[in-house]
Amino acid sequence: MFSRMRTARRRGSDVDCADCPAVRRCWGEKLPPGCGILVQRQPRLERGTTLFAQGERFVAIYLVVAGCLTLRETSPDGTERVVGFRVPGELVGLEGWSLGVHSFTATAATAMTVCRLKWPQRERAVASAALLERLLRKSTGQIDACARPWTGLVAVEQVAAFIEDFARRMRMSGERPDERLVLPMTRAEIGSYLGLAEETVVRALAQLRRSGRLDVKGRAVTLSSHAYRSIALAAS
Amino acid sequence: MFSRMRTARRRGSDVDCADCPAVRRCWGEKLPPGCGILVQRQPRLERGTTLFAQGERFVAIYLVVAGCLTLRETSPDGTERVVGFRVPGELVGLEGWSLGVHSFTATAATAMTVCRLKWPQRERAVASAALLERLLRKSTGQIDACARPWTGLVAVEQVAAFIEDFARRMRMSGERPDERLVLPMTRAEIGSYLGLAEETVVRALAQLRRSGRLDVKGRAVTLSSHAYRSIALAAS
DNA sequence: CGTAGTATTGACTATCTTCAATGCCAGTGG
DNA sequence: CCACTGGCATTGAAGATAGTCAATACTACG
Repeated sequence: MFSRMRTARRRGSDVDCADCPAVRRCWGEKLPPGCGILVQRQPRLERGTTLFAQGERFVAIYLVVAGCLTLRETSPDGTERVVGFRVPGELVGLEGWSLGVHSFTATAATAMTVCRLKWPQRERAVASAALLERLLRKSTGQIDACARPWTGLVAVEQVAAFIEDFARRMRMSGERPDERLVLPMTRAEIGSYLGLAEETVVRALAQLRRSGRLDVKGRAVTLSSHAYRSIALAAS
Repeated sequence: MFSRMRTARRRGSDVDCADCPAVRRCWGEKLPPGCGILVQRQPRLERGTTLFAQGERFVAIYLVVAGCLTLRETSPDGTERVVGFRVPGELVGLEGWSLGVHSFTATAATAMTVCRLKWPQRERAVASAALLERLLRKSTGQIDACARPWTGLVAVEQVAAFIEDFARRMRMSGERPDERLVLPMTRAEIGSYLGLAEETVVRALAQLRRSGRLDVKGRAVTLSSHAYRSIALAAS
């Protein structure tokens, strides 16, 4: 068992998810041994390095193991915007599969680790079906996040909803919810993601702090117990 | 062959997608006979009737064949907002699969038809893998649409981007792009979807018409050739 | 022809963006 | 140690943009 864990952590090494101690975070449950979900643990990515760039040919789907990814898209007119963040347990790169190329750039927001999924052989239809079913489940779960529950709200509520959503996702990935959360992104990146100016995000956070809904100190935020309860409710 | 088509069109009847004349719109390609993608063509839904409601237990995934669906979500505080539209060839209901219940209500925006997907038996792993792979492909394609290319733009540009995106999707589903497009939704619904006031949508459309980017007459819009070219480009 | 739902327009107000200045902090090199 | 630098965060003021409210027009349908 110990040797397996060591193997699982060697750089760029092949891992059977069923043998990985983090299997619950990634797949939400223990996997039956030999069900054929194989990944390649990738070398650690330092902050600022890119996993793949917009326009690059699609190679594989990745699963975030630790840290946080920022997804950025440059539109034809040259403006860049943040289209998402990925935290541990979330998939990234799937959109490139149907298109053949990646439609955005994925950069490490913090030092991080990902696993690269190995596509099952065609002949192994059972393993293939098992993996596909799980991928479909996960990707539709992420669509939900993409539905952006804050559309149409005023800026303060958008920022509050963003923070609460991000906290919920970090919590699902194993963070303690009652502890303070260190945001991996800048105010400007939050603004770009929400379609707000950096200053608006700053003012919204200040207002949330004044009204007691959050405690904010730089990148560290602590949700008030009220906000925490509503997140716990949503997650249940 | 003719009898097959008749069968395919009988109400609530079982259909093998491989035998359906509309297979290219739904699956993007001809399917090998007997690949096991089976659906049940549902009775026609009249405008305003609901396919499924928020909170209902998940039963099946549907594929839109004709017409348009509006997806609406009521938040805990009671406010309702439009979270999406589905046009022919698009999937709906997948999000309910992982959650067990539907997170939004799907209502017919126009008279419409859907097919209900039949889940392959576990034993038929090959058929299962084939279907799952196609579902994953389609659903990730729809995530792309969900990335909402208009976030952060001013209202006029948001409305323009929405119309162009909707036109592109209708075109993919077989509409002629150079013809005028009849929007199935009200200004208020567009506003709810984009997070804008109804009046802002009206003024944006008026401005787009004045600047010659669109021709708008009530629900009927015609894209100018410039806008049409950029859509053709994006689709290629 | 009346009605209900939808669309449009104007006037006023609230909210957000932009611009500009300043503060804070960690890292770097003298 | 300390000045300097660059990136990020914060604040104020002015102007642009979108929301709200209210009145009116249009259209399909019985």
